[in-house]
Amino acid sequence: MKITRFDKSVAGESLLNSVICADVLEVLPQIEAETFDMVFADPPYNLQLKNELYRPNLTKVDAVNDAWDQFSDFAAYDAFTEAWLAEVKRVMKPSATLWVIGTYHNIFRVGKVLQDLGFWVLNDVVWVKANPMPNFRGVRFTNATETLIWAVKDKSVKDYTFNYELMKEFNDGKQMRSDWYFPLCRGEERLTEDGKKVHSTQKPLALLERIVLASSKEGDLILDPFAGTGTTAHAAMKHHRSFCMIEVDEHYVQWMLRRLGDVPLTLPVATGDGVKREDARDGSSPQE
Amino acid sequence: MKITRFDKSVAGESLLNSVICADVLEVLPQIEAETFDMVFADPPYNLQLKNELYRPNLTKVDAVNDAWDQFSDFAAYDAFTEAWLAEVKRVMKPSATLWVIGTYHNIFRVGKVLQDLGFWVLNDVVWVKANPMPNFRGVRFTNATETLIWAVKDKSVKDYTFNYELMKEFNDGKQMRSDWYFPLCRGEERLTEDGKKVHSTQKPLALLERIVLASSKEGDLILDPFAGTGTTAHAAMKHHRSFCMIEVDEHYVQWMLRRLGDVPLTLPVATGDGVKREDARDGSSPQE
DNA sequence: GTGTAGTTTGAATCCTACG
DNA sequence: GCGTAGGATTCAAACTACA
Repeated sequence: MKITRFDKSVAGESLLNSVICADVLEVLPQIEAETFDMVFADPPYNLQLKNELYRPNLTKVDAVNDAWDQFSDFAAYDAFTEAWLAEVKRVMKPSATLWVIGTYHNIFRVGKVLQDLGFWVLNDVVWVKANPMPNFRGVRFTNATETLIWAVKDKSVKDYTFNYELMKEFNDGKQMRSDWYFPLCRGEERLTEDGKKVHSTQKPLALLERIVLASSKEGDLILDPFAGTGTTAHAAMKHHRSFCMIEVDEHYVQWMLRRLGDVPLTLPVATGDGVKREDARDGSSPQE
Repeated sequence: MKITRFDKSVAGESLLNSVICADVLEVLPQIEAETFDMVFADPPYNLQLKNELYRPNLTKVDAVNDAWDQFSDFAAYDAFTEAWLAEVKRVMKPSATLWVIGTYHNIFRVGKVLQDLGFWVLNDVVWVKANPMPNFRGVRFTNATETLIWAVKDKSVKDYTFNYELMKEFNDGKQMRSDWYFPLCRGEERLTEDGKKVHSTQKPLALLERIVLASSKEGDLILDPFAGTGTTAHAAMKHHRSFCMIEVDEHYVQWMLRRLGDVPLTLPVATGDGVKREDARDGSSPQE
C-alpha cells in the first residue's frame, strides 16, 4: 500500500492514504468540503495535573504531562474545540459520522460544543476498561471508563453507515450495546522506545477496529485529526478502508509511518459479500 | 418518622424530612446557605416541565407548541441548568458533594455548566443497565447506560464524605470502580397506577442506596431538587439520613408521601460504631 | 519446553496536619 | 495563603526471572 506524506500544504492533492504532519487548524481549511466518510477524533483531554502522584510503593506515576495537553483555561479549550469541530463538520460528507473520545475532564465540553454546532448525537458509547489504573489514595472511585460520542452532522441525516448485523455477530447474535469492554493498550501492541511509551495515550487497536467496522464501509475514507501514532490508520488498513491522518508531532508521524509499513497487508479473498476477508500473510486462514 | 409537607413557602422552617411541592427555582432561594450535606439531582432532560417552557431568560412560555429553534432551545436549557445548579451550590455545605444523573441528551450541557460554576468533578460514574430497552429499528447501539457526575463545590474541597471501605466491601474487598451494574427499576419496586408507570423515569432504589452509602453519613441532610416519587428519600430513610425533597408535580408528591409512609422504619440497634444497623422490623437480624 | 512468583505500570483533575 | 513533614494508600494484565 502506498502512503503519501505531506507537510503543511495539501491543497489540491489526493488525501487517499495520507499522513499529514501539521497543525489540525492549519490543514483542515485546505481540504475540500464533504471529503470524508467517517471521522475519529481523540483530542487533548485538558487534564489539569498539578502535583506528582506516587503509588503506595512510592514509585512515581508516569502521568500525562505532554505539551499538547496544556490549555490556559476552559475558555481556551472550548475555543479550540469549536474551531476543529466546525472544520471537521465542513469536511464530512453529508451522511458521514463523527466519533470523539474523552474523559470527564473534557467530554462534557466537547459534547456541548458539538451539539451547539448542530451535530446530532446517535449514542454515547462507554469504553469500560478491563484493567484501569486504581485510585491510589482511596479518595474516589476507580476511574474505569472513557466516553465516546457518536454523531451525525445534523438531525436530518438518516442514511449514515451502521453495520448493525455485523455488530450483532460480534455480540453473540444480540444487538450490540453501548457499553464496550476492552483492556488498555499494552504488551506487544504498545509502541515503545528504549522501554518508554512512544505516545502517552495510545488507544487499543480493538477499540478502533470496532469503530471502523461499525460505522464505515470498505473503501471509505476515514479522517483522524489527532492521529498520534496511527491506531486509526492501522484499523482502517486492516479492514480495507482508506485514511487521512493529521498529526502535528514529527516524532509521532515517523512512528506512524514505520508502524503502518509494518502492518500486514490484507487482501480480499472474496468479493461481493463485503464481509469475508482474510489476511494474505496469515497462514491460519482456512482457505489456505 | 415525621415528614413535613410544605407548599411554596419554607422560609425559616426546619427542612428535616420535608417534602416541598413547588418549583425548584422558587424554593431554593428561600433556603439558607450551606444547609445540605449531599445533593442528588435527576433534572428534566428537556424543557417541558409540566407544560411550561422556559425562555433563555427564565421567563415561562405557556404554550407547549411554540416554535423553538435548536439554539434557543439549548440556550434555555443551559440557562435553567445554570440557575438551579447555582442555587444548589449555594445551599450545599462547604464539604458537601453533588450527584447529577443524565443521558447524552443533557449530561454534556449539565457537566459543562457545572464546571463553569466552579464545581470540581470527582468521578463520572456510569450506570450500566442490566436490561436496557433495545433499539427497535436497529439504527444505533442499544442505549445501555446513564451517566452520573459526582462533584464537590470547588477544587479546594478535600474533606468530603467518601465511605471508601464500605464501597470496597460491596465490591468483594476490591476498590469500587466507576462502572455500576444495576437492573432497571421494575417489578414490586416500580410504582404503578392502573397498570401504568406513575413516573416515567423512576430510578432503581439500589442505585440511590449506593449513592447515599458512598457519600453521606448517618444523620446527614440530603437534598433532591427533582424528587419525583421520592426514591432518594426512600434510600435516605433506609440508611438513617434525613432528607429534603422538592417536587413541583402534586401527583408525584402524593405518591411520594404515600410511599415514604410505607417504608419500614429502621432503628439503630448499636450506637457508637456508626455502621451496624438493623431493620427493627426485620426478623432476619442475627441479634434478634 | 512449563509453571510460579515477583515486578511493572496505565489519559489521574488522588492527603492531612501543622507552622 | 504556602511549604513541609508525616503517614496511609493499589488492580489487573503483561512481563521477567528462575526453578
